[in-house]
Amino acid sequence: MADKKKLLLLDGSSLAFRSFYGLLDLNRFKNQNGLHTNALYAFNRILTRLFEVEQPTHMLVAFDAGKTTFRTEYFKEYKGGRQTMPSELAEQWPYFSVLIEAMGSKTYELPNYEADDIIGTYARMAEEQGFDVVIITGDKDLTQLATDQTRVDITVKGVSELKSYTPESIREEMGIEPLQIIDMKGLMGDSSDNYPGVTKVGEKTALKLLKEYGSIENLYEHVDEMKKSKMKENLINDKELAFMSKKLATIDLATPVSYSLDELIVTDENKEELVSFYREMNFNTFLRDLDHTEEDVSDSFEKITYTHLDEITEAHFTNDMALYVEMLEDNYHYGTIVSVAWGDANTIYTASPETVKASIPFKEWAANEEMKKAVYDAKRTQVILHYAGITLNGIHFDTLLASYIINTKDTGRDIAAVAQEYGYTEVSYDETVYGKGAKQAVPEDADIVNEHLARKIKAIQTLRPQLEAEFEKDNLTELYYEIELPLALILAEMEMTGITVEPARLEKMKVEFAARLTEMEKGIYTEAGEEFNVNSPKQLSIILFEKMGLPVIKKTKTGYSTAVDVLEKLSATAPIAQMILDYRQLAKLQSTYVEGLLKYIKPETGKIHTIYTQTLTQTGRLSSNEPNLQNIPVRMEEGRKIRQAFVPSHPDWQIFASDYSQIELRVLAHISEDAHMKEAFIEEQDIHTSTAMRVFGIEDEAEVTGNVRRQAKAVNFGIVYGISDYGLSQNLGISRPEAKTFIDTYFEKYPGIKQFMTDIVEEAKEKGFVETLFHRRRYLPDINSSNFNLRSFAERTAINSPIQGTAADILKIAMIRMNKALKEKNMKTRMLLQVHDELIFECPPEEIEVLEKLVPEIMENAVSLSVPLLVDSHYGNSWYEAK
DNA sequence: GTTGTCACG
DNA sequence: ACGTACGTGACAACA
Repeated sequence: MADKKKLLLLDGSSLAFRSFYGLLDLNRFKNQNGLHTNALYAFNRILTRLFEVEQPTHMLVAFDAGKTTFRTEYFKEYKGGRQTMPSELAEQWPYFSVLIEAMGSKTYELPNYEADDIIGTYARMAEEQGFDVVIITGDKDLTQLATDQTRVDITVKGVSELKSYTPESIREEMGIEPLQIIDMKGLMGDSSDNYPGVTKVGEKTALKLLKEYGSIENLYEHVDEMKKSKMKENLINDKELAFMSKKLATIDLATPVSYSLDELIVTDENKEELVSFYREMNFNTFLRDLDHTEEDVSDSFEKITYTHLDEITEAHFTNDMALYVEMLEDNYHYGTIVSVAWGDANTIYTASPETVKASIPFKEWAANEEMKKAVYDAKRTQVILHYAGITLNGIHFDTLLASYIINTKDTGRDIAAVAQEYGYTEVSYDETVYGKGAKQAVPEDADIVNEHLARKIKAIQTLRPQLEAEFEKDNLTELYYEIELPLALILAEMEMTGITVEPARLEKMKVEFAARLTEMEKGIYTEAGEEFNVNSPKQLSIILFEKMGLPVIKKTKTGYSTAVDVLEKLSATAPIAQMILDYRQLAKLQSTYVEGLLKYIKPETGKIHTIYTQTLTQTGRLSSNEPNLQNIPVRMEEGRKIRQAFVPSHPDWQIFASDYSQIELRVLAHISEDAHMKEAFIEEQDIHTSTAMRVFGIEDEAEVTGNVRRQAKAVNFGIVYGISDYGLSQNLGISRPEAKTFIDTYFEKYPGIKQFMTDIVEEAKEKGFVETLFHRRRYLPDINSSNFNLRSFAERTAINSPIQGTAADILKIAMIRMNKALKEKNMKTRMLLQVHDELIFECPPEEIEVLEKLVPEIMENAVSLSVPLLVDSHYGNSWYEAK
């Protein structure tokens, strides 16, 4: 039997817009003639993926023809008030059809009709002939077309992620049939299409009404029977609007289209046209992907020359070379070197790890501070070489770190991705050379590896001037050379030093926890009346909500939620809920911390070596992994005991820890210049108590109870996160209006904070990014999005990132100064860990006295703000005791 | 590979 | 009315 026919219908206009905003990097995506290409680039990616995933037999991309349509005839404001298309998108518009047709599909537009109507018409036509139909769009209105044969996929974020709508999923999510979407729209209106609906009726109310009455028509037949209410009045007053809005939302299924279905058959891609299109747009990766299907990878590269050395001499080194050490494993504390490459603009050398390790000239060059080196990932390179017995000094440029500083989205391990972004395409992806997953392997032919590395050397050299130019342009030079690059080397030292963890202590806990977990399981089984896997949220929810019939409090995407807040609510009536909470807590400790950490202790040294990722977070913080030492339990006593296993590496030594008190709020006080918040810090008041007094109008400090202070604390946290009344109400377990009152009063009492929030969002909307005190940037492409969720998220991020980021900058500076001071004073103390606002050291007892003054002094004076910074220090025989 | 949950600042 | 706190990583289960 032949495969079933499948028609793929794309809303070209909607996807083009989303492509444009989803990849809003106008500087980078330009062709040789200065034409912007970002939307075309993203659109190409969707098309390629859709062909691959959907494998349609028939396809059409529909576009809106123009502003006037049959809808504007009876409501002239329809889609009014829309911003005009940005010129950067308009200039790309003519090329969409070129691309689509080269790929083997047709495009279509029809005067007076929207893309929706074309799509609806063809969908119905195809269904009648037994096709499967898939519709791709960014417009939720099209879900009205979903049937058993037709699936509607809506873009969620940008264009890369799609959410599928079928009649069942619509029923499940909204409790109505696809066709009732039209009635829903009629009642609630649509602000982006600019039609009104009924006053004060939104999605929730509309759904409620539809569940009761089924349709707008039926609703108005029974409107007189409704109880007297404001809503009833609104319904009656806006009756005409409701019917008109419904008409506007209804997709025309009998549009006079001209192609027959047979004419929509997908044809083979027109390779010649595609090649010339990609050339014109400077889409080198896509060009390469086209080649891949026929030719060998390296054939599309320019030739590169390099020399493989079996014996290395001093003549093979000069000042200012690039260096790359290849290792496939992510965790470089345990990996094996594959090969090494270095060179300058004229000459590139490669050598085997054995040759390099045995070479005195190489070691001397590597250790020589005067011989400058450029690398990709300085920290990684330095640690790898350290394990090979080679000290690496004189690193003056790190391509990876540089690209991350310029754009925090560049976090990758693969140099090819970064290189490509800056227009250098003469280097393969690691995946291409080594494969991935289980199939990953070093090619037998050593020349393949060495040529690959030679190209990486070339990439490092080619990229550097471009990256430096970006630094100058964006005022990032100081952040890079004074903070990030020196920090990379300090983090390398910390990782290599590691922290001693006593396995015996953890083993003991493991046995005890295992026994207790078995006991707890038994209790839970008894309560449930059967055995099941408590660790499975799915099995658990069946027991709780289906078998035991407990009330459902919250749902997840896939079923019932069994998260902490839910179980806490249930625990009032069902003892099993509390038992599960206790079980979960202990199971977490056992799997992640006891067993998890044991796996990472190096038997030879008894130490754990984490890896700090310096190029990952969007705010400038570090992250820690394999294992994560930034989330070792502390809030609950039971978990906190894990810290007893973290001890100094010498007998009698101490663990010394210093943390900033309220650094984020102090940063906020500084950047917002809010008088009251500044005053609280300058006068060394307890900030949460001070907030409580102002917000709740308490005169006497003694009258601030624990509970009131707790609420004020939650408000302060909320402020830093970009507050919402809903979030605060959830956090405090109070009603939304109550939360709103707190926030309103807060803004009244701290007008500077309110002003800061308005200003920073405004600034983000204008510039497209926000920055920290030290000019670290975070781009916010969604800040002007028409999608409420995306935009709101970006707005909260605009508020939070400069605060969190500046705090991160400050601790980074403190780390650099601290490292310097320890060296200058010839101290034995070692910096071991960084946990966002605290530093952890190990030290001999005789240095405690010095540290107690030195660490706070350096941390408190790392920067000078308009409010003081305050540091608390503690020490003891283990991390647990340093509290 | 994705989802839900939970550990930290 | 919209649906929410900001930033992370690891684990077990399940597709």
